[in-house]
Amino acid sequence: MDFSPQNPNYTFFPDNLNPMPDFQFQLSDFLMLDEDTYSAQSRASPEKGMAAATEYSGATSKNTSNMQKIQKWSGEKKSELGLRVAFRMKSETEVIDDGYKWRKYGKKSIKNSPNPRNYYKCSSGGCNVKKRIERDINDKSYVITTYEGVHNHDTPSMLYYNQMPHTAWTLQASPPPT
DNA sequence: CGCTTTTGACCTGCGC
DNA sequence: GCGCAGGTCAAAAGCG
Repeated sequence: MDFSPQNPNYTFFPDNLNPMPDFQFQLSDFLMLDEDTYSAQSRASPEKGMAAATEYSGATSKNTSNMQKIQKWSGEKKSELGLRVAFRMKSETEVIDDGYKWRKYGKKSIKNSPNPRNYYKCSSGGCNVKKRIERDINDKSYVITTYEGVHNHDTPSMLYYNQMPHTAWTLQASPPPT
């Protein structure tokens, strides 16, 4: 599968597997790992964005400033919850069916944004992966989804899971502590 | 009846 | 120490 930011027409689900024909789930333009550290890089250069992703997961950055930001952002929670990944994607609805079952546990209005941010936890027992969803401040047709942690169980719908970029980021994620 | 959503309160970290 | 902003909790309501 061609999962790369260089492919602007990358579609989350192949046409014949798209579970929601009305819902064209497209990875819009980048994978961002940190709002102020990496999204700008990703916008400017997808390659740098992916390099940043690698740096983030591997913690191999030699840039002190970035490392501090990484530590500030992920901090101790990295070992606790694992990788944090954010996507910005074009979507009519904020409810993204990514194959997992999510339970909403909070909603918060964010300063400098007219759009509330919604907080979800994976409702599977023992799995405390979180995600937060908010609309793009500048373009309301886009939704920003942030995943935090790595699921300790299979997707309820493995058929779709195998087609999803999850495989790309779980490969980079630190394995859960044994 | 059990699970999910809603929503205000509470907690925590950070900057001043 | 105080205030603000973001994140989480938990009781009540809603829903299938």
